Amino acid sequence: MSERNSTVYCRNLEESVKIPVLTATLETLFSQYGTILEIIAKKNLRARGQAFVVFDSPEAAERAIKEVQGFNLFEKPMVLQYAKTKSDATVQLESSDAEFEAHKRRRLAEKERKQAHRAAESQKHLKRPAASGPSQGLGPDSRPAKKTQTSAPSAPGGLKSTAAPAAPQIPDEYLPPNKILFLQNLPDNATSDILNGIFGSFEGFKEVRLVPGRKGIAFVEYENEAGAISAKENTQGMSLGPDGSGIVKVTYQRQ
DNA sequence: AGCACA
Repeated sequence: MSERNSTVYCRNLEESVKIPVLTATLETLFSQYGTILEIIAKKNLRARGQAFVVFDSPEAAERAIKEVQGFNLFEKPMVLQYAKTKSDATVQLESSDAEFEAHKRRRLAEKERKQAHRAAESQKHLKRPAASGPSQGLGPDSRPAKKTQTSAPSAPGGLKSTAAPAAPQIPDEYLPPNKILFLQNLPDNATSDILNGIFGSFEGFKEVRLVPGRKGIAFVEYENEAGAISAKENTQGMSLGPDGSGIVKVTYQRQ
């Protein structure tokens, strides 16, 4: 059972209804139970048939759930619950700007973690493991490709390949957390002293390792994953160069 | 079933 929350999570919504129509309908339906801050509904595969109705108070959400539960909307009975987590709009309403920013950072980090998890899961199903060379390979900034391929492509030159096609490598951004961070795009002035100063203040710090002969990259190891996660969250996109230059890319080490 | 917020 989810906890009381100002946001009502709606599911079992008719998926063929266009998003603007759906949100407008939910708005009229739910506005009798309190002030609505916003309604979030999306149409992608994972999110369709669901919506988040953000009220200005948990009491309003509670009334809405009680009264509207099972209501037939577009011929389908709605299933209502409290949302699992607070909506951004709720935190923005109830907390300071700083807390709001922190909330978003945490939420985005968590979102990234889930994406990484999904990416790793779908990798597993393509049983051939990705070739893991010594290089970290600067991955593209795109999402990992969905595997929509149903038939194996024939090998060129009429050669019958017995091997499955190589699984696409997960982009850096989606690598699952581990205790070692991989830093890229370090400016030349980022000496090991500076890096120790920055990364050394997070829980469980062990060491920074520069790579001889490789400019711009380094590894930072922590005692455990939690330390690495918190360091990453707090240093992601940090600028180490003069006036905002040298935006450091922080990802988990490819394992 | 599915928990998002470009």
